[in-house]
Amino acid sequence: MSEISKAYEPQAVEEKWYSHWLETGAFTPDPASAKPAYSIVIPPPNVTGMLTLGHVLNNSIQDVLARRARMLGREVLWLPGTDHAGIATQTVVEKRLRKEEHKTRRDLGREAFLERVWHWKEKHGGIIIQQLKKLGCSCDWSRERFTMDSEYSRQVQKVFVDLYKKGHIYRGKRMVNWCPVSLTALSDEEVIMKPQNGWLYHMKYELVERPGEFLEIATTRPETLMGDTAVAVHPEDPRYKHLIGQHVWRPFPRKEIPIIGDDHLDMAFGTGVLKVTPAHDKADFEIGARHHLEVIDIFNPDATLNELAGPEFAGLDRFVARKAAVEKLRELGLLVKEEPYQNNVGYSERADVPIEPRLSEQWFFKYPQVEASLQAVKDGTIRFRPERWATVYEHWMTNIQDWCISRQLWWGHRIPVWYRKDNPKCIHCDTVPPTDPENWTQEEDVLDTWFSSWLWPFATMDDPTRAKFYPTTDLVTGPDIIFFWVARMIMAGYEYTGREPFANVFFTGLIRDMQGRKMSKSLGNSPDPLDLIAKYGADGIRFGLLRIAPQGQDIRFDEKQIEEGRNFANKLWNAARFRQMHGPSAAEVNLAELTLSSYSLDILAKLQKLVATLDAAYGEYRFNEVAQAMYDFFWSEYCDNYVEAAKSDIFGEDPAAKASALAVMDFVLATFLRLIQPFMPHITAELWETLGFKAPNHSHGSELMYTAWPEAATLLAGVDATALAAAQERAAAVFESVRLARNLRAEVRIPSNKKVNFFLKPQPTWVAEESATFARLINAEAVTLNPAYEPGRGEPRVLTPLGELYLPLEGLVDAAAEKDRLAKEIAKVETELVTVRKKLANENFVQHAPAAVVEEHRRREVDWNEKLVQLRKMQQALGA
RNA sequence: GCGCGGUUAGCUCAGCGGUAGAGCACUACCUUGACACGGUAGGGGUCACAGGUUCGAACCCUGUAUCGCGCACCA
Repeated sequence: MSEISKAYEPQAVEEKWYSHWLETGAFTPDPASAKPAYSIVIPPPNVTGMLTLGHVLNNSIQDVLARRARMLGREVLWLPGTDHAGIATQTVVEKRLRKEEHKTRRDLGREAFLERVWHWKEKHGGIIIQQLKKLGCSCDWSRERFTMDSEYSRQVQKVFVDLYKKGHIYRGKRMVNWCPVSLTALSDEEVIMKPQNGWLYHMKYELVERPGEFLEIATTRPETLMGDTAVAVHPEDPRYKHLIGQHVWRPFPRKEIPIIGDDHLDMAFGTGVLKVTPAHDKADFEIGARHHLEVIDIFNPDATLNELAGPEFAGLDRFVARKAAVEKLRELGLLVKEEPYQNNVGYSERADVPIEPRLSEQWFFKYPQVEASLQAVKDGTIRFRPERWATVYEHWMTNIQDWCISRQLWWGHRIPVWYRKDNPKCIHCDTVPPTDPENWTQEEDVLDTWFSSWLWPFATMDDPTRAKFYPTTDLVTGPDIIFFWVARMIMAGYEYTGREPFANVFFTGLIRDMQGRKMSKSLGNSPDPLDLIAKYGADGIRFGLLRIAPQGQDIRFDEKQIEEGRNFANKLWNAARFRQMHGPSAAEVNLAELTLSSYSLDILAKLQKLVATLDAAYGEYRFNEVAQAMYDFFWSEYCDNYVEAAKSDIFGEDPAAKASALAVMDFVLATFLRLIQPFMPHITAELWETLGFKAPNHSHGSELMYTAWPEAATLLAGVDATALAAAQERAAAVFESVRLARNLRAEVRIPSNKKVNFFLKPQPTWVAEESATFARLINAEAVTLNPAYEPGRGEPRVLTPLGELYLPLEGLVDAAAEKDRLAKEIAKVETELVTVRKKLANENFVQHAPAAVVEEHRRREVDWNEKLVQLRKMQQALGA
């Protein structure tokens, strides 16, 4: 047994145990095991990613679930991995290429560029995995997957081909969300609406049929007017309906365009006249389709204007062009006014620039299994926690739109489609290329990254693994990817396995900064978890974060909370250290063989209650409640109360009593280490080993992680139940008396370290048995029991559950002050008594309230009353 | 506009039908033979507001205010 250091130093302990677990394959399950399965797949972080606090919270929860499941006797698979993050990764590598070699990806060509990306991935892509290991995650790293692994890619292709053949995937020219920076289409989910402070420009177009008359139009995007192919009004609008069928002059490039009637319009908005630009607005495109309007695309892919906008605009960026167009309108005398205006603009999630609605040829996907997936969540086959997210899911699923799955990128799963060179309408869609490749061209586009990760729960598993571990048990993720990922996985699960992919989905909250803002790289308000781990230890950050993470509620992050986690680890460490100072621990304790003190029985009862509380909280995925219950038990009940009380036995004369107290400490510590192991795996493993505890029924060794989860029902087998109840009452009386006595000391200003004499008129029959412990806890020189004690005049006194307690103070008596103190105490009791009597006097209360509640109030009344009578006697004795 | 969530001690948050809680911060005392990443005692809250249901409401219902987040083709 080694000497334990005074303060816990996590660094070495955490490294030691994690590498030990890796070496012994502690996290690798056996698919052939007879034990029931528990499985969880990691939400794959981006391969480019760095660990954030969100990941820490999310993965700590998964680790808690996995580690506890092992203790509950399950064969546990926690399957880790990363996704290839198409846009993000390609962008990173392109940037480097530009910076270091002044080249673009096109300079290299597709093959060479992809080689670079792979090279980059091999070199830098594993960072987040290493970070998860620092956190202590018990993932089965032997099964680590990447969405671009060849086997995984094969499955993605297979699924594409299958869905294409089933008619769920089609190609079409449609309006999509175009990111002018990443130069690719995006899905609707990747567009974020943001309020913009802009301008509403009022301009006027001259009527062709009525020269000198104008139609006033309001627009936020004057730079697109060169692509206008009509002007629309509401067919019922009395101001304009007579003009339908006539024309206006588009000012530049100057051209006649028709005035059309369309009931899509809101007459009340702006001037009630809409410029229609089918190529650059989704709604306009639909109007255009209804009226067979010409579509003029005046933008280049990077959102600069092209020749169709006219030579003076060609090459300008869209926002520069906006100013130029306004200027030109002004010069032509066509600008009526500009007014400040706030509207919502769609931004590209990744590049954070406004997207352009753009007409292009893309691959679309009509979701399968929508009904089954809706039903699964509705009937509880899949349970969302907190349940309210089911509403959000249902809403999205019932308004589901086809998914644009093609991306104009190189990094990703290339769409397994080939076009015949002599007839591009002729398509070959298969997992294998055509046999005569010289006659075909492969589709250039790749698939949306989410089109691969939606297969994650089963595509990551080989057949034996899937047979044992699919469907998975729990999924832990953020509600922000409920559409991106969760909903799509459910549909994929039903389509390809006929089963739901998981039984439970636990949605964590988002971690925000102290101002309530979302953590982001650009704000720089996201602390690096690795710094926090270095400072507070992985166990500290895990515990600290879980303790403040209520069900699905957003969390305001404060480093103080992590500090608390570290402090708790230190408390645990020192409690073990205290035990170790008094000799070796028992590997296993048989409670039935011990004579137990009241305090021992009391702490054991509380330990049993703790296990029950934890089981209930785990049952509802209330991790913060689990953490809080463990914290309160250990710090307040065990350290503050039990250990301090047990010191009278440990430092006492009776060797049997001392041995019993130490054995109870061993029992409580061993049980508690098991309970908190899922939250703080490293420090607990270390202490378990240092103290020399053994794992009952272990199959892998005596390590803590292989022990069984304690059972509340059988925990105290062999301990007399009536003795437990009596002891708890006794302990509660002593602890309450201790508090009152200490308060008395403080009020009469006796320093904490000064020993003084107390006199007690004992009340319960058993007081003598506990007086030594009582004396130690209140730092008394002695507590003299004397039923006939006659206090001196004005002597400080307090009524405790153990009896009247007196504190004779030579030469320091202040009768007036003492009278005041007692009067205050009496007033307090009187208030309580009035409250409880008022309730009991209420007929309705006595009649309607449950009997137990009424009983409780009656008891309260008796207690307060007894107290009051006694306090009054003490007051009289004070010499009123 | 619709939907969801929050509003409890100075701060961060629990509690969700029967005597208002924790941590931090604050005040006082204490380096007492596990721990100053500590101990002891204490101060501090008309539980956003207004109605209602109930014997009883921080908790349930209905509104209001306010903050946040989703969803929504108003140029």
